[in-house]
Amino acid sequence: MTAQLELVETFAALGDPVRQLIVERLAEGDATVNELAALFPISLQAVSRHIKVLEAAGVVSRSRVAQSRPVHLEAASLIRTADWLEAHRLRLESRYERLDAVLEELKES
Amino acid sequence: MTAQLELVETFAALGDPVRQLIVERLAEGDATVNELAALFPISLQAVSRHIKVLEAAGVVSRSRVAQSRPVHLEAASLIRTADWLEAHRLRLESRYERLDAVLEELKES
DNA sequence: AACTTATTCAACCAAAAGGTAGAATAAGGT
DNA sequence: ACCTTATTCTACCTTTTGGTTGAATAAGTT
Repeated sequence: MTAQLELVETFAALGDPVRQLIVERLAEGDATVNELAALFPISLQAVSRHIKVLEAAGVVSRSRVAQSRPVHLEAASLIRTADWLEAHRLRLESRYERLDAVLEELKES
Repeated sequence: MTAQLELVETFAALGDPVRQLIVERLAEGDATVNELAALFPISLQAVSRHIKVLEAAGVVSRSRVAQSRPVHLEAASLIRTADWLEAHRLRLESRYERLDAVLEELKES
């Protein structure tokens, strides 16, 4: 999967209220599917699928501990995503600084 | 619209390949619907709707210049979104620092 | 081996998303 | 007034998404 595609997938993964709350919970620490499902008024299976979406996007990873499959939030994906936003914000703002400079010059002349 | 909802909407808005490319283009400067539509192999109407989604999420804003409705990327929404990611990354990592500290203590004893 | 716990798979359904094309609206130019 | 340009609205269609339930799998306990 290319970096660009993964980024789109990451945004899409975070663009669902249930998944966004799952991520917020996981920022506090790893959790099992059961624990996460307890937070929502939907079935365990539905939550399991949400986690699958997050995993496919690289937002979370999973391991095995006895019967459980603890879900772990991946900092790297958060960083990559924030970096993309930051890069575009900077490009946008530097453009405006240039524009401001031009306007300033015009004012002076 | 609450901040939380807007954030979900923003992620969802960026979670589409066409819209993500629109944002990348807009980081270079404002553009009209026509100009943006020229970048994609889909109809003008489809692009117009993508822009509407971005606008509803607060990612872009629009003005009027003659018949055109130039689309402008909103830095504030990029910042809010990046901030959310950053905050959760930090919470996640500070947790691991604490864990590392605990492991370090155990090693010493 | 049988039972319990944790999670996933599969089939199904309704709603939402993303595309199309044609008609309508808005603003400028002749 | 009329014509052109830019954009949006509407109706429609297909695919994807998010939910459900019941059955299956995986691992641990008795």
